[in-house]
Amino acid sequence: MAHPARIAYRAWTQPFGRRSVSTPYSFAHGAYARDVRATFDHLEAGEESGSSVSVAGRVMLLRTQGRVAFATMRDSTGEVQLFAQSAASEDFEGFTHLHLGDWVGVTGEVVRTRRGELSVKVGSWTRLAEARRNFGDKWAGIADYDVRYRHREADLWANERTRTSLALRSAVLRALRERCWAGGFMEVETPMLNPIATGAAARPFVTHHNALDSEFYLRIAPELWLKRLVVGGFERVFELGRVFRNEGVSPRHNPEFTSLELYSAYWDYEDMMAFTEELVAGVVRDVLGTTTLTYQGRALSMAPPWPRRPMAELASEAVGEAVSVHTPRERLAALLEERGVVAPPAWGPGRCLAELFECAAESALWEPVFVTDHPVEVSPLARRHRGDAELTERFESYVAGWELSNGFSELNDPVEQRVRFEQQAALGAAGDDEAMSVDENYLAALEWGLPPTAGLGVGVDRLAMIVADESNIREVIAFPTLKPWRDEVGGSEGAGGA
RNA sequence: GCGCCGGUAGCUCAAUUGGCAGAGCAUUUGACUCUUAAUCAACAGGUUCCGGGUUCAAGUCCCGGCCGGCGCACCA
Repeated sequence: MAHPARIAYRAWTQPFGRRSVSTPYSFAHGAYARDVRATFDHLEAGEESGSSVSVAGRVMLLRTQGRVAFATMRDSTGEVQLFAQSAASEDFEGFTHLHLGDWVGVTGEVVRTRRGELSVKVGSWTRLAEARRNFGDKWAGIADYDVRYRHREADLWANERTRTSLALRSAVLRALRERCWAGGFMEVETPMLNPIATGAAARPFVTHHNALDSEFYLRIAPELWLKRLVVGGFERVFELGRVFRNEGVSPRHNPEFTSLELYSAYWDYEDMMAFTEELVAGVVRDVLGTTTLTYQGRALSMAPPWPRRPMAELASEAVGEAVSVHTPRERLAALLEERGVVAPPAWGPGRCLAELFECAAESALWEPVFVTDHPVEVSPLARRHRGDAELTERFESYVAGWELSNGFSELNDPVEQRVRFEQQAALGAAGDDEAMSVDENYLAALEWGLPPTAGLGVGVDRLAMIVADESNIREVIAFPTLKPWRDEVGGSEGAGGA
């Protein structure tokens, strides 16, 4: 496409006829379109209410017909028609020269036209801002993904679907917070700038602080900080915020994404699973009014309880023979190889089992399910399973074929945590750039005593995708990460851009 | 990072085998006193993403680059 900043460049350079350029500093806004519609819904066609309102919004459509004109105005609540007449409206001529996309403030009587459309009859009006770029085709909107994602402000006006999806995301955030608060969790904030990247298996972004002359990593998870707050006595905490992972971009992955992490002292993973299914299903119900929905054309019920299925059990069903973390590594590796995956020597049976689950069983999961009891090898922060020392008390919820949440009984033994960290560090030394390093400050915290605690992480963007029935994560992120055009990059000379 | 597909007027999209680059909407102008994507008429609007190449002739074919969508890989 052409450079996205050039949208409507031609229109911008065209003369603007007899339009004034001065606009007011404020407007005495009195009513929203939705309220006007609700309050005056009773008016009959041709009836005048005798009541005056002041509305403001954007001109979406304009129909002039001789000495009358009709505009469709939209504000944040909906649309209402503006009805101007040469005999009764101030500066009628100017009104007919409004552009689609201009912001206007209008004061006038609420009437219903002879043809039955509820309208504000324009008495006085002001152009609050002019649109010097157009908002795309008034029927087709803006279709170009590049423009839609880079100029979401235009996309929001042009495309109803965008407004709906981003508003649903906002409703999800609100419902999550309210349910966390209702559950007795306090919202906290922990550092995004971290001296080491830890709490998850992921590659970090690196940055530099000038005054401290230190390297920092953008956080890949707030997990360890939050557990330190539990050590400190905040028994139930949550953080809803951005994390950053320097990895591939896909329809389900944005480099920065929003996670909800929460921790409750005295809970184990069974307690947390119960909380999770109620939280997620409750949010869906809060936002959509039901837990029975359609995702990408397929029925999806979010209603709890969700089945609990051990990972080994699901893997066994998928491969057609009994496998577990105790199955000889050679056998697991052979099963992986049948599926086109070559297990590196560093993978023990636990990692092999997890990979086998992922390539054989994961994508077939549709309705919500808790996959439980992950191998210790792939769960360095989770507490050992009380029934099998090679497993952990961990769960991941899967919905629509991908992971939505992850949680576990937290490992709170500082001695064992050090061993786990050291195993991770060894993997890192062997070339695994997603392995964790030893976090001495976190180990010190555990030495002060972390009570039995369960933790949870939820992929909020993915939850929003399900609620909004979107298949691409970018549709629920206002400004998704995109590759910058060359002339947007700071410090470059901008040659060769567009 | 790899593969496939795409980028044409401000927007949405056409353009046959390589043969004069078009339409609708928007903008500008005119007509019209109840429209609903109003309608009718007229004018104007182009670096066909960028840079090379082949050809009498390139939006179209070839090479390189930029950006995006989808798939794979990685991951949540």
